Amino acid sequence: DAQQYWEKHQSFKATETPGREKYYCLSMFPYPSGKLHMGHVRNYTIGDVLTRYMRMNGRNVLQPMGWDAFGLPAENAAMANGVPPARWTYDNIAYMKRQLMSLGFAIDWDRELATCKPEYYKWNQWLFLRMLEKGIAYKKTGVVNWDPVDQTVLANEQVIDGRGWRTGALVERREIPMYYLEITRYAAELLADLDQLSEWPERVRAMQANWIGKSVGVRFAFPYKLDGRAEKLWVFTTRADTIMGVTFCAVAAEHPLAAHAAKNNLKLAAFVEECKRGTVMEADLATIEKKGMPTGITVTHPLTGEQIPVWVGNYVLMGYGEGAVMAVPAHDERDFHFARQYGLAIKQVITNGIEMKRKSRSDFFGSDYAYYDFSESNWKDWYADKENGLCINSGKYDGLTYSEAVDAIAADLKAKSLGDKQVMWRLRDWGISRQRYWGCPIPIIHCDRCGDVPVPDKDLPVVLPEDCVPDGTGNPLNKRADFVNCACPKCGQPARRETDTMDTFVDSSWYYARYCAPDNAKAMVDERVKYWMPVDQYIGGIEHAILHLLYSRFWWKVMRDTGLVHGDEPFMRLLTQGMVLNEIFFRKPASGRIVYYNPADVDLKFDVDRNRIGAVLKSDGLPVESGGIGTMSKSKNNGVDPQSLIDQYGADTARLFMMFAAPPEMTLEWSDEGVAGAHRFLKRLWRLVAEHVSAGLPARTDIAKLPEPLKDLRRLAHQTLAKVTDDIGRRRTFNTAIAAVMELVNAIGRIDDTSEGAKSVRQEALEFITIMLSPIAPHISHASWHALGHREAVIDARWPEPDAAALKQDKLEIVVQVNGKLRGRVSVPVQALEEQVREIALADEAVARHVSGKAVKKVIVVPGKLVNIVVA
RNA sequence: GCGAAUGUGGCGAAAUUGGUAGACGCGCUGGAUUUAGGUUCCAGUGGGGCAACCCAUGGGAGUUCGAGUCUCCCCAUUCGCACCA
Repeated sequence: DAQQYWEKHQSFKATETPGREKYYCLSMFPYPSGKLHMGHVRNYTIGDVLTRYMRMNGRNVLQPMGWDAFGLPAENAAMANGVPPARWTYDNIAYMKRQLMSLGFAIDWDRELATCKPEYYKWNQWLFLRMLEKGIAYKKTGVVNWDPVDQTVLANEQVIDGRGWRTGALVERREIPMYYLEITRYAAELLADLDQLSEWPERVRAMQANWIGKSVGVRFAFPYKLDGRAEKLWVFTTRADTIMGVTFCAVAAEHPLAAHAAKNNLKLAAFVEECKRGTVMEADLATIEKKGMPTGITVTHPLTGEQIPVWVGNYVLMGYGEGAVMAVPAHDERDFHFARQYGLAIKQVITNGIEMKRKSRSDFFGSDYAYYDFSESNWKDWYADKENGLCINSGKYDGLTYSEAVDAIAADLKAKSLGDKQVMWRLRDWGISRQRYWGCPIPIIHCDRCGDVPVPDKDLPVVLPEDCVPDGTGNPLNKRADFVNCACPKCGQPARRETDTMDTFVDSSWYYARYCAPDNAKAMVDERVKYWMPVDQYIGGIEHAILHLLYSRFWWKVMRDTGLVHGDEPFMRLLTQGMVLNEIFFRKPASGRIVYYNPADVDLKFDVDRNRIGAVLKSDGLPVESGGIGTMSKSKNNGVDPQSLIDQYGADTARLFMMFAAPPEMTLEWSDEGVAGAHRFLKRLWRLVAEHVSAGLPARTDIAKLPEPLKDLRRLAHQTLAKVTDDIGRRRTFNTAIAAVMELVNAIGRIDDTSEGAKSVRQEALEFITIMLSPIAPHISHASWHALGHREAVIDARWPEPDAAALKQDKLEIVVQVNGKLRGRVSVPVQALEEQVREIALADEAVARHVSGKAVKKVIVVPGKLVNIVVA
């Protein structure tokens, strides 16, 4: 069969062939979670369609596959089953590899890699050491979620409603030393090079640009005295024009000023502690109720000399900028609410009040907000339109526009050595230390005498022992004396090995390059990357639009600057597939944790009008609650196993249905209604081929002498070929390509003609169909191509080009509108002039009825499409 | 809260550059064949009138000869928010 043929002929083995145009098609590698889910099937089918299409178009293709094999779920499974994460991971890989193979993907399995293997992660460690040398990798403290009961660091995912998932204890924020990669060093380049990525979706580029978040503003200080010492409270603002309206400052709970003030203030100390509770998640911090407490400390306004009170605010983040902000309640919504809540002064310094043209939001904020307008569009206009607001109540700055005021104020601050203009990035350095076992060890040795010593290259890799079983109370590596105890590479004295491992995003930041040289034991990559990289087409879920893709771009640039690779960007073209979603069902017992039920185990209840009235569990008939629609995930137990689909209908149907269900970029709410339709279509096609072949292969026929219906069918075949080529090759809309092929199949079925001419036209159409379908449903196409009399395999056939002569038409149908409403259709010769089309349109009976008795004001003729007659 | 997207029949969707709204498929209804059917084939299928026509692309305004498509406001859903991957 087809898979045996590909295996025997090594059809998908990729070899570097200088001079032959390559096509590197990469799908994001899977995490070996256990079994494939629908998102995988979608992702890898898209990649496979493009790979096979490009191969048939003469490109030297590479489609590799590997495993993003380190990560948290393996540790969770270990805790649940007492099995080492390594065993669980390797078992999953074996199972999922079989599943992938059963789907018949055109993968070069000789290049398979797994990130948990020392021969792979050795190079994580190696490049980390190069980054240390360059100062890109460095150590500083970072904030983590701390479970006080289990005495362990929690991932954000393990924090549920501010509590540890296993212990239920309130999570605390804790500062610990970590290694960081200085991605901000590349911020400007990462932003600028987005311009090179014209083949990336606009939305991804927008998200990345916003994430990097360049803003030009002013960094300045409020001087103050603390225990007689002169200190400065630094802040950053993009709205320096409002500095004269500052009425208070707010600092994070972790800010030194807060800590100092709390020393002699029990209430404040308690508040600071309260602020430190809860998670480090930004989404949560952004939605919490804004709370604050005065520190009792005042600072001096750098320009007015006024005394400004300093508050501790639970909404100010230490990891952000300076960990302190200036507050201008009159011109910032959040500051406004805070000031209202705590009775702080509000001082208007910009004229963007009642004189603004846009509607006021006073009704929303209350009457005393009438002078302030903070609608989104207004805010944007404010930056764009100098006319929109001028400084007032601002002393010497009165009357200045935004940019004039910023310039003048920055200059004055600079003259006082209290500040200056500064470019600020929203992007933060990448903390890669994880206090977890199942990851790549960070190659550092801690020596009491020599400090933190990098592991010498010759001692790489630092191998992770594979037999630990985590128990949820911290990193088991700490208990492994054989791992921890070592000799200092510098002084030879006993020392301790670092037990933190790397963020798994490190592993996935360069695997695409390793596929080019997977067998090289001596180097991270070699000259083969020059042939294959950059990736021509990268395919993966939209959920990776920011982090993974940004980290990969950064890592690639570091590799470039280390002399390992060439080129600025790793991924030329990006296709972000939409998520596959499914409904979430659960029960929440009065006591205890939520239990999620798989949609396959739930029956939906409808009333007579087909309205949903509820859902019950199949096993007990009792109701379950709906948690809405969400990404298929293990934690929500709403995944659908594609294996049953494959078992029931076969790989081709699963692939075809997946591609037919929706365009690849669109979110897909899963439903397997309609799978049978895809299967039916393939069966019908197969029957059509069998019937055609059993009548014998056609003799040569003279195309010119074909009767009209056969000419039409032939034209449709070539039109379909042109459309499908465009849909797959350019638009990547596989659903419309399949629909077009279905139409052609239907058209063949309608021709009831046994002549040699009909056979000949049918033969050509069936050959087109087989080729057009072969990237999507390769198994049936493989068989069908042979049945149609070809000795070569369809995978080795060339993608045909439509015959321009066959596409020619002599008449066109034109739509006639009267006042923009459809009133008739007329047939016109292709070469008809505008004037003739107009005459024919007006002559149409239905059109005449609507035009008669009225004055024709205007006639719009869109060539080849429509005529619109405008009457009074 | 911030950033990005999406919203069209009973359902998945199509309409590619502002030009026929609903291609293709599912489901449903009726019929034929089979008469065991998770088979095959034919016809119908947005709503209202059942004819001429009218209404309809999340809601509301606007631009245009013409808007699903462009502009503004609003609503809902999904993704991301730095330790899930």
